[in-house]
Formats: sequence, C-alpha cells, structure tokens
Amino acid sequence: MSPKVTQAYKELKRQKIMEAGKIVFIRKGYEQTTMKDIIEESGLSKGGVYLYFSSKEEVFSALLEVSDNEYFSFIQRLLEEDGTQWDAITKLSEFIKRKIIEANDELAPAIYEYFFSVKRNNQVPPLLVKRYTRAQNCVKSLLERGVANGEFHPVVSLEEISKFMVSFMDGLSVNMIHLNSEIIGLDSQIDQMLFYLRHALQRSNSDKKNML
Amino acid sequence: MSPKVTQAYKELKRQKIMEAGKIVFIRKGYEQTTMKDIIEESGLSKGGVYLYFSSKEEVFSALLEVSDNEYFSFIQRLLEEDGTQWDAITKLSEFIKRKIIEANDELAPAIYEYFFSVKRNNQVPPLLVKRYTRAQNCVKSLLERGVANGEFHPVVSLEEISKFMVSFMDGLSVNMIHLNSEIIGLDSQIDQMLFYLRHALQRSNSDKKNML
DNA sequence: AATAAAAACGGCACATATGCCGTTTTTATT
DNA sequence: AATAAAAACGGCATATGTGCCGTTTTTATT
Repeated sequence: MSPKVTQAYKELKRQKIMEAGKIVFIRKGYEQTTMKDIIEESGLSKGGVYLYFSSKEEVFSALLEVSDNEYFSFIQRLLEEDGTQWDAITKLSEFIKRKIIEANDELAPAIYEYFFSVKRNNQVPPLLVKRYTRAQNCVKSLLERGVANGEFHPVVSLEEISKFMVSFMDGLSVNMIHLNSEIIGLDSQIDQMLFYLRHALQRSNSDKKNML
Repeated sequence: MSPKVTQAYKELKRQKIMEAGKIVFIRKGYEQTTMKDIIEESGLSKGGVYLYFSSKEEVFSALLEVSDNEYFSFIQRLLEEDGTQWDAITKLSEFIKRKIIEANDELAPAIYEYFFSVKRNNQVPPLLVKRYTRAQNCVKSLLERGVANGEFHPVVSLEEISKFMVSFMDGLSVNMIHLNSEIIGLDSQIDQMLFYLRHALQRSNSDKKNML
C-alpha cells in the first residue's frame, strides 16, 4: 500500500496549469478570465485543477510572482555589473522600453487589472506596497551606487528621484497598454526621463567615471 | 389624446440614474458593478432603467463625459487667465495634486478599470486616443503660451514635454489609487515634475514675465 | 373626465460561473 | 498482481446577471 505521486510531478502539473492560465490571462485579461477558461485551456478536469488552485486569484498571483522575479533579477544583475551607473541607467531604460513594447502581448494589462481587482477587497493590499517599494528600492540602489562612486551629485534626495521614475514608468506602461508607441511617443519619453535624471543627478562627465 | 412626458423630465431621470450609477461605480468599481446594482441604487425598476440605458457601459460613458468636462474646463480657464504661464503650471499641478488625493473617493479607479475593459473589445479605442491627445494638447497649449510670451525657452519640443507630463501624472494617479500619498510621496513627486519643467522649459526668471 | 400613447414595472427565461462531491482512475508499495 | 491511498474526473446544485416583454400606471391632450 501507498499511493501519492512525486512532489516533482505535482510541481509540473502546477506549472502546466499556470501556463494555461497565462495564455488565457493574456488573451482575455484578468477580470474576463474564469476558472472554466483556465480549466479548458489546460485540458485538465475541473476537479483536477481545483486541487491545485481553488480560484483564478491563486493562479494569477503565482504567475505574478514569476513575472516579478524576472523583472527584478534584471536590475539585480545590473547592480552587479562593472561600468558606470549611468550606463546601468541607460541599460535599464532600454530594458523598460523593451518591456513596455512587449507589454500588450504579455501579462502587463492583466496585472494592472488584477491590482484594481484586489484593491476592492483590501484597503491597501500589502502585496502592492511590497511591489512598489521593491521596484523603487531597486532603482534607488542603482542611484546610490552612482553617488558612492562619485558619479552622481544629486540635487534632490534619491528617494524622490526613484519614486518619480517609478511613477513615470507606470504611467508610460498604462498609456502604452491603452494606446500605442506612436501616439505616446515612447522613445522620446524615455529620452525625457534621462534628461530629467541628468539634471537631478548632476552626473559628472564621462571621464570622471574612471576615478573609482 | 396625447401622452409623453416633457424632455426636461426625461433628462432629469437620466441624471437620477447616472447619480445612482456614480455611487455604485465608486463603491464597487466598474467591473464588479452590474445593472442590477444601478437599478437597485436608483430605486427605479428594471424596465424603467433599461429604457434610458441598456448597459452599464452606457451609464458609465455618460458619467465619464461629465467627469472629463469638469477636468478640461479647469485647464481651459487657466488658459484664459492673466499672469505668467509658470503660475498657470503651478496652479495646474496643485489642481492635479488635489484631484489625485480625492481620486479614491471619486470615479478615477473605475475609469481606469473601464479603460481596461473597453480595451478588450476594440483594438485601440478611439475614445482613449481622443482623451489622451486632448489632455496632452491642453498641457501643450499652456506651454505654448509661455513660449509665445517669451517666458519659456524649451530645449526640447513641447510635444515631448507635454507627453512626459501626461505619463507622469497618469502613473502618479495609478499609484495613488493602489497605495497612498505617504508611500508614493505625492508632494515631493509633484515638486520633481516642476523641477523637470524648469530645466526643460528654461524659463526666464520671474522679472521677465512682465515683458509681455 | 375620458382617452390613447408613452413610461414604468417586475417576473421570467436564458445564459454562465462556481465549486462541491461522489465516482472512477492512477499510482507506489507490498 | 493485489491493494489502499491519492489524484483526476465531470455532473450538478447553486448563485447571479441580463434583458425581453406582457401588464400596469402615469401622462398630456381633448
């Protein structure tokens, strides 16, 4: 006697359901997606799926965690790289631009929808606070490193600068989801962000980066 | 013989339904609200409400139009005022700040939800393009007036500056809806916006405003 | 006051999502 | 191969929204 499938098998099935969920969430968005959709897309049975996820909220938050980790690990890598912090910021802005362009074919729209959805239940959902501060701190770390190596001489606090950047990037994402890159002028807006940063950070000219 | 109620009566009833809709949309958001909710809140009957609005989408877009008009008329008034354009920008930023603070008790969250909802049906909904360009052009007009009177000497195109402002303000709104003013640092972010504008617009010092 | 037309009412049929739960199938061990 | 436990299945009861449509009420005119 003794049944039970391996833990690895369970994990695999979890991922299968999540993959199905991702496809549906991208196609239909968060609100319009139902467990039925995810069940049908996965090709599994109702009871089977419910054994792993008992609501679309559970499926989605699992997907969200994966999505977030991809995002933050990029910035983490930037922090470990050599080179000037201004280069890192340039790379970050390129990364953001790419992500924003791809946004409509990815989970981004559903993620915003999801946030509005969870907002209805909690007052200020802790997950959102965590996500926000995490994103903001990532950016801030990049800037702090630039201050530490004498590359930046910010005229305002890094806290304010990083928050400003996050606001701008969120706004750009939202507008990109509803409109398109031509209408919002994606490229030039990223340039404006860098223009702002040059003034706010008072960065030394490129020669100084070798001082460190 | 001859029945019919007056046109004014009809309009009044329309408004009654819209008021009920607004209350429910603020309370439950766009997606979660149903016609049933609006019908119950209005105190009218199912058939009666359906005579005026045959879907929540119709109720909402009527409310959206009213909301937009309030918004844009403020900027219109700014454009007609005397004084420097920098003062106008300052007033605008105060207005935005106030609106953002009030956002959670108003239609703002539902409006964003609504946009995600209509996005699922159309590709790029014309309404959204219209709203975006209208908002952006309003801001641009403010800046153009400042260029015309010699107050601003922009180092980049006003198109880019105004789009940047709109992105930032949208991002700030979205973050404010999900978080709160302490976490996002609302005041200092508005200051950062003005900091950006001072550099992008290269505004003359306050004495020069009298040149016009 | 009578009347005819429009407005308002509200029940009902239809459609759709949820998720429980009894049944069947698969699994690892003996 | 037999077995017992877990996993997978899928039907069904429940709940909920929509909006049509026959009936009742209200309205302005005669």
